[in-house]
Amino acid sequence: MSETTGKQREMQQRERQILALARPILVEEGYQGLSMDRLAAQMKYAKGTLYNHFPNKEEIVAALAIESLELRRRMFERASLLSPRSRERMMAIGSACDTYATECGEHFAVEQMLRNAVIWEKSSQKRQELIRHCEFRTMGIVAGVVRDAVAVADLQIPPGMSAEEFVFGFWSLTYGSYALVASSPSLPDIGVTDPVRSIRYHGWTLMNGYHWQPLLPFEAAEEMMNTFAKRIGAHDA
Amino acid sequence: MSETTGKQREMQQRERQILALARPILVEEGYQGLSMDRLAAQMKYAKGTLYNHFPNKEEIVAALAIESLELRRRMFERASLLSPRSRERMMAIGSACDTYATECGEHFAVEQMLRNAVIWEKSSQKRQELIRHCEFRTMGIVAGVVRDAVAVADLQIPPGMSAEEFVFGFWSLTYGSYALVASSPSLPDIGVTDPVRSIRYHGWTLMNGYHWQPLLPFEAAEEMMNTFAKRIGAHDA
DNA sequence: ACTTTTTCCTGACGCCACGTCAGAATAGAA
DNA sequence: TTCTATTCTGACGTGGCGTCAGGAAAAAGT
Repeated sequence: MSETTGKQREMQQRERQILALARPILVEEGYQGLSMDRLAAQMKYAKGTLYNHFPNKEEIVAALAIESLELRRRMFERASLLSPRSRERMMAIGSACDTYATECGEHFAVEQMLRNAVIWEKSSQKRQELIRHCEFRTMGIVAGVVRDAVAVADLQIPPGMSAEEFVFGFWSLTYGSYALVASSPSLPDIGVTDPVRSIRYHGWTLMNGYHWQPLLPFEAAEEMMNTFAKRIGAHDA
Repeated sequence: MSETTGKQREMQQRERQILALARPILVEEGYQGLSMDRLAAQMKYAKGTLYNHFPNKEEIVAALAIESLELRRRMFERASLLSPRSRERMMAIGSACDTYATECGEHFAVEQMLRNAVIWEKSSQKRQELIRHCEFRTMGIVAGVVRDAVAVADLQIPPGMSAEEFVFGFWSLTYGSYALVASSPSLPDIGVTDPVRSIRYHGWTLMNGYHWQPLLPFEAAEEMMNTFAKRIGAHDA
């Protein structure tokens, strides 16, 4: 068949196995909880073999983060196609964020780890490049929706502000919310009991602030986002 | 004079010294860069003495985070008193966020570390309590501004939403922005060149979305925030 | 002033994790 | 079957965390 004989395939398969084993450990016990010795023991290989695939622990995290970022990008892409109206497309992307952070918490968590400067700096140039490219493409999807909205006059963005800077606002809002939810165990004590609904309401209000057409009542928007969420799902490799 | 004789004072002073030495290391070289041996060497004490003050490394981070959270709370408090109009008070708090994240980056960074679950869980019950309390008070300041705004009819918040959930939106927006700025080295590549101005614009727009009175043009708002920022400064213990 | 007790300081030690590397084992070519 | 190239292995070096028995210093007692 293929000339990627024995060893080659075995290598690829093992790489997948390493990542598949590492992710749950990383999510459940954090960066410090993932030990190379333990990981090697859990597969049936020696530690040195692990280091044939990844030059250090950080690279494993980076590889996992790339998988996660790719998943998110695909979810954004699908979401952005769920409606012809620009505001609804943006809402669908919002739903994708909900779903990603809520149902793919293990991906969101790994993504977060790479925001640690030490881990980022120790990962290889090549993977850093891949990550930047993926983020760039993801931003491109959302900025595309914004530009389309401007083109059909559903939306005006202030002079001097790029579509990307416009997106940055929504990005900050959703990212900030889910980062706080994930890391602030005392949110309910503080008085925030239903953060997801809050986030949706604030996102909806921000759109209103920009007069993104067509305006529609929040209840209708919420219903619509639930529908989007169902159609997005989270199910794929 | 006091009955807090020799040892007592020496203890307190040493505790301050530990924290003062640890902060720059922590900020510049991250959590992993801070080593107890090194810290002990840098003071003229043995490692064991360090462990008389803090039972583990995490507690040092927690102690530093408390200092930082307290600084932020004081900045919020001062900011909230800079104007009689509710919308301007909220903007002043926004300015405080700017200043805190920009000029007190070392505090923001330490605060971030405590959002790591592993570090949080290893820190003592007592310090966790202190941190929760401080966050609670900080939220109280902002929620108070919101409630005052509602009381004088500058603002209506949607039925069923608490003042705290309302604040959560602005909190997410600003926190998300500065977290992204601090951790996404590729923001300029992606197309976000002046994040601070972006954040201000989005915050201003979100307020508009809620019809927070009195409406005023963005240029005026921006000028006002610059003035607030100067009056807030960052200078104190 | 001198002993006793308590409190505090010290640094060597045990343990564990990362990443390396010389040598063993294995696959493939001749 | 023999030889070469590649891959695998796990003991080792390094370094960091947290402990603890023993020594030093302060406080209390006489």
